[in-house]
Amino acid sequence: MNDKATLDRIVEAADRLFYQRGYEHTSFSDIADAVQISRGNFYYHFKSKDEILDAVIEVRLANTRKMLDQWEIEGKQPADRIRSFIRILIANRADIKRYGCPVGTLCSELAKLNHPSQGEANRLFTLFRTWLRRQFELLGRKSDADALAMHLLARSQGVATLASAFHDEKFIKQEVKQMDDWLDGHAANQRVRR
Amino acid sequence: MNDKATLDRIVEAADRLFYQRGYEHTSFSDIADAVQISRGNFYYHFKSKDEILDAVIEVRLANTRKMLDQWEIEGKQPADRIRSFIRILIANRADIKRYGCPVGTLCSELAKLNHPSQGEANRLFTLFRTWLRRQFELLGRKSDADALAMHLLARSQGVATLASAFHDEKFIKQEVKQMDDWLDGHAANQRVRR
DNA sequence: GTCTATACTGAGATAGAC
DNA sequence: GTCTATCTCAGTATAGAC
Repeated sequence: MNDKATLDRIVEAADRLFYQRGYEHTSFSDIADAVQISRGNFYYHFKSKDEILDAVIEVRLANTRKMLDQWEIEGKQPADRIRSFIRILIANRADIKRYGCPVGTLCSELAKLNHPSQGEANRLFTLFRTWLRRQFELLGRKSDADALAMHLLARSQGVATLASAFHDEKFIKQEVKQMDDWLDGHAANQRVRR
Repeated sequence: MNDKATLDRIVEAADRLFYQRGYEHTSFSDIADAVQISRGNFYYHFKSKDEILDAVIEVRLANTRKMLDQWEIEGKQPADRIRSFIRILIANRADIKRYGCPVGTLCSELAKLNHPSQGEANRLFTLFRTWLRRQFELLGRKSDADALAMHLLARSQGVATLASAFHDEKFIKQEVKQMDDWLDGHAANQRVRR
């Protein structure tokens, strides 16, 4: 396999392990085992562990943008698109139950480490925030679109945290239903009222 | 100072540092510096770092119980007591903005570490859950008291996570207001309707 | 590009003097 | 009870052979 492939495999494995075990708790040995390369080989591709983190965050940003674009295409009405966002809690419920939200837990960890890449990681949240805000604006919620976006983001974060602590998938479904109802109540001028 | 005092000071410092820097990222040296003792001296009081963590969790559990009892005494109506819970977001907003929720971030970290004390830490959540559930039951919400308790817990967790990521205290206040309104809407048979 | 060998550091933990 | 000295180990990182 060529250079590109190994580098990608490193980032891919790091992405998964950083999510499952946390950034600091993941060692080079862990990644090396997963990718089946020697520890020394890392330094041909990256100068430090922090550089791997940055690469992981870049990949997550790119994947998130792709996902949001996809939702924009698939959902004709803004309310449908917002529902796509709410649905990730269901789609990823098995992982969320075990490891929480990949965005929230990474940002929390980096904040405690006072890590230089905090800002980059937080951009993941900003992507969702900006995208959701635009959808609410399209729903006619000009004045409080940002507040609604933040509210929905917070709701999903809280659901992920508690679902993980209590190992409870049913709670996820229960809250998703409430978020759907809430959305119906706020899709004012789209006659999606409940 | 006697044995008890030093032990308490270790737990107190560890409590603060585990919150601010995370459990794994806090070293014995960090705690030793804070308490002004040598690293070797730790092992007279505790057998391992994990034992310090357990002591910290015990203290947090005790303090939480004390706080909940206090709210029970201070608030005559269950709705007032629930409002006391919501108010901690305001009271601790400066810390929350910097380090998130002490319960949520600890449970998230221990989950990723697959740490044996996960269960003990999660009991912190259970304390709040059980207490809130009882208050909602007293409000006449027999059938969905637990769901309401979990919902409120999740909301506050989400607020803490986002307030920390975006370093935004105003968002906390904004969401607290919404939680107050939500509570008014659910205090059905207490004529606290909005 | 990938490997092995190794340097260096900081962590948790122990032994024994005082 | 508290200290200093020391051990062991895992982690990041480097050097140089292949």
